Amino acid sequence: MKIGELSKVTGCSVQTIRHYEKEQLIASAERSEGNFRLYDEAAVEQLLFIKHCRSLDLSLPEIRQLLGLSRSPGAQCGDVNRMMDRHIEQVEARIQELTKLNEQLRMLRRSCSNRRTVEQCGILRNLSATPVSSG
Amino acid sequence: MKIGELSKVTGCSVQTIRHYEKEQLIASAERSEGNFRLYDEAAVEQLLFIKHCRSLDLSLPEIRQLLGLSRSPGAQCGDVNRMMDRHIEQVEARIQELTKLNEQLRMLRRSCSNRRTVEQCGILRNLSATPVSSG
DNA sequence: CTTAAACTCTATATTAACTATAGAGTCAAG
DNA sequence: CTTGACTCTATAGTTAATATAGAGTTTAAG
Repeated sequence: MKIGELSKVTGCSVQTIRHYEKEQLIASAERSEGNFRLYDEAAVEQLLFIKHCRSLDLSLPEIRQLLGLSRSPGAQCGDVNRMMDRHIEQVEARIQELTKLNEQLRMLRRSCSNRRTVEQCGILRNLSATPVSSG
Repeated sequence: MKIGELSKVTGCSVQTIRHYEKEQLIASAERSEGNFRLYDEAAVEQLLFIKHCRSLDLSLPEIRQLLGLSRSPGAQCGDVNRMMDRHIEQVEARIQELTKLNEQLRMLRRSCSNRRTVEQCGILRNLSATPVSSG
């Protein structure tokens, strides 16, 4: 199948597939006489794997590593676990950050009601002051 | 004061200050005879304002808009409020996304304990399967 | 056979908000 | 007058795509 069909089947855009090839997440495809990329079912599988990983916000280098591990079948999967743990930590740290941020934003938002002029706007006034402390 | 001192006082890097100038968040600085940027206290204030906004994840265009509003003192601050509301919505949406993601990652992580070979790794197996549904 | 549409190719630019670098110029102290 | 610290501009890199230009290929219809 050519790249357009692979794109349709997997839901990855054509450019994205070429991008993954350049980034060595998928092997360089065979080419037709006219230099078109040709793919088989295995390519579909691998692209879906990548897509699934991306939906979990794994980075391309992380995915590259996972693909490498999955190709060395004798290896212990401790590496896979460590990567997942690290990734989970990052996600949770980001959630914490955003939660705190959200509180600050809501506090700031409460400092102004609509019917004022900008001169009296509590939001702008607060933004000019020292950043909100966490205490 | 020159850019290095402004950097120290505000905690913004020198490059970031120049970047903000190029992006028109701060006015083009006066120049010394030797073409060095020169700043006063007002620049410190403005940079701290910007820094505070950035710590709340406001984008540079959003900040530019806020700065514009704060310079037209007669205006109503409904615009400021609308921007804040929109921004809060975005942050909350992102928190939701990440929370869901986190659940999926933890579920995936539980599917493998350390002492297996990659062939039996539940994580890799699950990543190869259809993406986790939300139901 | 020819033409047009649809597809593909490579290479490059764009996105956000910086960060880092190269290569040159300025300035103060010793 | 030289050294070192600082500054200048311009450019490239970061992430993971997305968009574009300009060219070539394939397929279907006339």
